[in-house]
Amino acid sequence: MTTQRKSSAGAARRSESSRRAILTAAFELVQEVGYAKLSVEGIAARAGVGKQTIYRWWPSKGAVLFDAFLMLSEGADGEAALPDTGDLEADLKTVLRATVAELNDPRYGEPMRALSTEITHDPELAAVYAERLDGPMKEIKKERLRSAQRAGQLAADLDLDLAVEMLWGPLQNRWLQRGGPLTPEYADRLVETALNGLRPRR
Amino acid sequence: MTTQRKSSAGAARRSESSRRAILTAAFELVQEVGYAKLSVEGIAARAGVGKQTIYRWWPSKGAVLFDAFLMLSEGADGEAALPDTGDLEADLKTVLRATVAELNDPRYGEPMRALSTEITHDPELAAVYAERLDGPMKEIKKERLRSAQRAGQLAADLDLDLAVEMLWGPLQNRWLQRGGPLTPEYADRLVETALNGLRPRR
Amino acid sequence: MTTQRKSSAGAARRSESSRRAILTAAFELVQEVGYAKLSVEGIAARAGVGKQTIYRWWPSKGAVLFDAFLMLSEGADGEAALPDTGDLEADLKTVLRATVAELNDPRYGEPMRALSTEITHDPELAAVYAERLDGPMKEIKKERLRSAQRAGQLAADLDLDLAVEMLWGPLQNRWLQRGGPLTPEYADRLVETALNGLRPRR
Amino acid sequence: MTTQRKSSAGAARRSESSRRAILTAAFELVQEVGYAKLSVEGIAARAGVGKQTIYRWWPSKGAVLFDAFLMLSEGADGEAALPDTGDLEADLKTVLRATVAELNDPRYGEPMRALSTEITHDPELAAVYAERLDGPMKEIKKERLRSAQRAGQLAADLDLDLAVEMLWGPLQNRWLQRGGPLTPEYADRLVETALNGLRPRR
DNA sequence: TGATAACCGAGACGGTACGTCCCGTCTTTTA
DNA sequence: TAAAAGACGGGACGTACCGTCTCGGTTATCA
Repeated sequence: MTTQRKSSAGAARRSESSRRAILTAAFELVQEVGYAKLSVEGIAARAGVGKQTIYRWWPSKGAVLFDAFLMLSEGADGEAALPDTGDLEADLKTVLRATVAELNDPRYGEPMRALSTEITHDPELAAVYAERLDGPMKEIKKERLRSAQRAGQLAADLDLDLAVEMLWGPLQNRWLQRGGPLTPEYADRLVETALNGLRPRR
Repeated sequence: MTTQRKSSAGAARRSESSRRAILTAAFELVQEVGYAKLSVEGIAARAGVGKQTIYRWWPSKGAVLFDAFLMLSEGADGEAALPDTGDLEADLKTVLRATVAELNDPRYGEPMRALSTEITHDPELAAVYAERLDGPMKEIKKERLRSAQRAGQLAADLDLDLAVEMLWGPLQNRWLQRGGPLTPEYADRLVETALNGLRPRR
Repeated sequence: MTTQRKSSAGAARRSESSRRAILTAAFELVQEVGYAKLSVEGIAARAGVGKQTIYRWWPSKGAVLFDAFLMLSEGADGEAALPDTGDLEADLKTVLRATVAELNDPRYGEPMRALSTEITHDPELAAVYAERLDGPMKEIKKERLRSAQRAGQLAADLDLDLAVEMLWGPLQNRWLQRGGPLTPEYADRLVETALNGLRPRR
Repeated sequence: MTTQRKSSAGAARRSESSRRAILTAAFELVQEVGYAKLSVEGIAARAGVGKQTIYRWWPSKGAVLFDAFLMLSEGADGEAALPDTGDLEADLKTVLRATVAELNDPRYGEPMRALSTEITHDPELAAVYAERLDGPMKEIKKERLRSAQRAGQLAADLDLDLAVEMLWGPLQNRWLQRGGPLTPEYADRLVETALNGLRPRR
């Protein structure tokens, strides 16, 4: 998203302080006023920045929001990995419970819903999202599953992408559609049922 | 959503023709111009109606869109049921393939994304959606699963709500987040994996 | 303005109480909210009357306002006459001072400005006004001047219409254009100057 | 009315071309559709301008109209003076006949009525009018009378403000109230009667 | 060590849409 | 059949933002 500036002759460079101010303002504003009332005008005012400075570097308010997430996630990642105690079921429950907590946290919930909406309606943004944010995250999840697969705890021919979607998809979906309460217990049952399948065992 | 009019004295009654024109216009417009450019002004113009007639009866454009879906679904339901040949896996694949086809159909895709977005950002609308649209649909799905459960094809202690979410959630999610292609094959694999679980079978 | 109803058989007759309520409401409202914000909707609401009842009997809100004035003036006239003590100058000063007081009275000022505006922009209303309200008033004024003319206090060939306009016109104009303070002293000087003329006497 | 822009740092400046387009459009529109149907929306459309550009610089459509008059008058004035042949009566008749012609001219009549109405209902506008348009005009008239006064053709103690109002007030009033035909002969008789007074001469 | 060119804040601009008010017409129900 | 109630198609209101476009003012190389 963020264009890389050439360091060619005679060029004044992009202001890093303005960039951070804009991303911070966007993230805070979407929490406060909600996605529908988020405006470029408002972001600029809050950041103490001219509107043109936003339009110069981002194509849409969705892109700004996206970069705001990217800034946050870059602060936190760095070779992160899911817990691997050897007990797949327990580990997955731990992680899904954490996801539930995060989605229920109002500080992250509203911005994430906003980003989600932008992705739904902007294929280009969706592609960047898949590459920069969702992709790395999914890889981390798949890595844990791969480890379990090697240990014979998962079917040898299991499609790991599908597996990840079966574990996190219902969660994400219930959250977006407000289809019911998101509780730790729900996370637990989801893990159990996904691992064992819907059919009777034996 | 639609308020029931009392037939008290001296009351001019709601115009049914305007109501239908508005809902039809909203549904058509969201297909043509997309969710972001859908406007109350546009709906009113297309329907040949004053803006006030919309604001008089609906609190938001999301509510209009919702009622448009309701109108369609009411035309189509009437004790609908999922196929029940006795072969659960085959029946589920049939149904999920149909869902995939519907989501990929541009005539329904865009309006559904729009509705989905409105639900994400409007808890009130979400509640009505759960009650009037999603609820009845889910009941139909659960009915088919219940039949299988009675036949011993599903675990006796299976939570049918969770089962439905595990079957349709990943689909819905991949569609909303554009997380990958929605194909009939994907539907098939989803059904198989959900039924058998992620673990190795024996 | 007010249509005369036939008292023919089988016809529900015009409601006198509604008529009075409308006129009263119009007069009060124009005082309270001013001419610009006076609306048929508001008059109907205040009078507890359907809008149609207004449109049935009056062609415009100006006509309503006009009838409101008519109602007031009809309560007050009945062969009124200007004072005639034999001292023309003193009598005119008395009358013009009264006019000044009336124009400065906020209870009558705003409605009169409103009526004035309607007349300015509606020739039809202007004609009715000339016939029903201004005409009779002017006749009364001219009657006093005629008496003075007979007594040799006014030029024998004086055009009395013009004379009335020279006495009241500057007053009215200063009031409408807010061209200066409307004081009793101003009225006095106006009378003196009009009677004696601008030229040096002798 | 027109705000003087400070030339401080970082200020985008007012567009002179938009300003002229707006004033021209307002003046033309009020002629064509009349005062009652003059709308900010219409002015903006005719001028090819956003509505906000009007609301940014003028508080009301009356203020726009006023500035339109100001623009015209500023094009035409520049030390204008009334004719002074030494014959006061003749000069005044010439000028009042010109006033009559102007008021009867539909190109100026309708806009002037509109401005007049706005002034009647907006004290603030009235003050600006008195200072910027009516004041200078009145001064020119008073100058001619002052000259006559020095020549002994007007009473030495005559209040020139009052004199101007006595000459032009009845004209203005008859025009606004449509109290009768505005003819050159009327202007003549008004001048004669005002100069000589209503009383018998000697 | 300027010059010079891009970036920056500010905010005016032509527009679109908002949600509200009121217009004048109409339909329904009651008295 | 007049009157209350009020919904209707429509036009305009004044406001919020859109994305574009000047304006000075301020850096930060390069010639």
